[in-house]
Amino acid sequence: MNIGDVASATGLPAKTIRYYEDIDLVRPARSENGYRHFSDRDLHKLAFLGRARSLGFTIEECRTLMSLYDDRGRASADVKEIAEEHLGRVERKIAELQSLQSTLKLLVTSCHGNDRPECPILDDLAGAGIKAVV
Amino acid sequence: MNIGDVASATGLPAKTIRYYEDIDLVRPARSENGYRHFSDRDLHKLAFLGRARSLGFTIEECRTLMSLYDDRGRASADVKEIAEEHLGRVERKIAELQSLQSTLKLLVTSCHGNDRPECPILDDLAGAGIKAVV
DNA sequence: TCTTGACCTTCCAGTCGCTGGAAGGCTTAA
DNA sequence: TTAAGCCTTCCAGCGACTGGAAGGTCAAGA
Repeated sequence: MNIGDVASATGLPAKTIRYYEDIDLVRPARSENGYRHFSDRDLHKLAFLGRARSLGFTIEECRTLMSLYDDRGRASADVKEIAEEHLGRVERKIAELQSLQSTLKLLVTSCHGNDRPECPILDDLAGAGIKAVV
Repeated sequence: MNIGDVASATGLPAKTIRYYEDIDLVRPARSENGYRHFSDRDLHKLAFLGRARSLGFTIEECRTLMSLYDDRGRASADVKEIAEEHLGRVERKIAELQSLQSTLKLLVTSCHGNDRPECPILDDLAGAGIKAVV
């Protein structure tokens, strides 16, 4: 398969696939004309990567997950640890965004949003702290 | 005030303040020795920026918000629109992360996390779709 | 046979918002 | 005088791509 076929089979952009080769996540063979030639195994790896990335794992985590996948002697605990760490990251990010959300909601609802200049949003931004230099 | 004073007054790293000058968000004067000299107005602007950034507004939104702040003839509707757009972004991101969170939770709880190789997390990643090339 | 268009290649630059580090100048106090 | 602690500029890197330019290859149709 050429890169275009792999792209449509996996849903990954060709650019991304080339990038993954660049950073050694896949190592497709080359045809005589210089085109990349992807085996079923390559295809499978790319699909794995696509799924892992879509779940938000970093590239380095994907690399580790793939090597665990290839390792018959792996301990599932190692996989689980990576996933738990990632889950923790996601949850912390959600909490952070929810706090932002509530602040923004307050600001948005407090602003009349008309053609007058008075604006509690700007007041909030402008009123923020400047620590005295002691 | 020199950059170090402004940094400790606003909580922004000196590097960040220089960067903000680079992209024309502030225009501090220069002392004879070449050091940046910040007025109270500069300080105020930087505090405004710091607060806006901490609420997650992009740099370009901050730029717009600052120019609205400076504009006596502004309509609060313009400010509100920016904030609402940002709030929408935050809410979409939260939804996205929550969906990730629930998938990850399922995967994590389904994995025994012991020293055996069987792992539903890897199974999920590996089982993901490869579209047939028709 | 020629041409067209759809592939493919590499390489470089840009995204966003900083951040780190090197190399060097200035200021202040001991 | 010297040392510490400021300040300056400039360049490179982060993560994970993405866009675009310039050019090679291939298959189908006129």
